[in-house]
Amino acid sequence: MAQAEPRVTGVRLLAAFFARPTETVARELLGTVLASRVGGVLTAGVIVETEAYLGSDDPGSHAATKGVTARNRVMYGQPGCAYVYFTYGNHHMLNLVTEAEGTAGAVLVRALEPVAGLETMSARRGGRTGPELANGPGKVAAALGIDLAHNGVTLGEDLVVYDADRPDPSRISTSGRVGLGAGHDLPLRFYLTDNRYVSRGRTGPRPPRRAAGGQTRGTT
DNA sequence: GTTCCGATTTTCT
DNA sequence: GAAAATCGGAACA
Repeated sequence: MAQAEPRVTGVRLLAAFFARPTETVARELLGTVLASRVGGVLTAGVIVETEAYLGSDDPGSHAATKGVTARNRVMYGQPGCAYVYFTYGNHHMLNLVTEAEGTAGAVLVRALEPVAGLETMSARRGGRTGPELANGPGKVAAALGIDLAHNGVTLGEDLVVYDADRPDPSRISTSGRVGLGAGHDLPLRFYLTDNRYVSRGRTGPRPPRRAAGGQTRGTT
């Protein structure tokens, strides 16, 4: 394993990189280094897992049904911006906006292999270490200190993606996406095949919950 | 080892 | 009022 230390420097990937088809960007982001500088502390990791979210053709996308709303507006905006949103009451998701301005598209960063600022990441993750620092989309945002304040920011300052040696294409796997109510069959998830920092998106297939029972939850 | 369930906030109808 | 691109803890085998 002659793995050189990944450097948190180098060519910054900006709008020109992101202004391309979302699936292409999602695939090519694997192996690059995502760095944040929140609170003056550098934290960074190699992107090992992504998912592509398209526009109107994609039932799993926030841009699928409605067109532009206050929430998904950023997805239609400038490529190379961050699209951050909050879900399930606890978790932020970090996406990178793709496609030309006016076209919806974004890549969800699902997992990182931490390479810098591990102590800070661990503190933000409640003392956890190793793969548990960032092997899931909610964890990535937490480890990097990302929150809604970063929604719409342009990459290149507090948040930067550095180019790196691209992994061999044979080490990239594709699968259906994880956790969606719809559109999970589309092969829009990309990950490094043998990387232990990839989230498996739960341990097994998650069949839809009881189709109907009659006993809805007893909230008041 | 696996599987199930609740938490808790934002956004949208 | 309901759903959501999730996580972590508890229960069971």
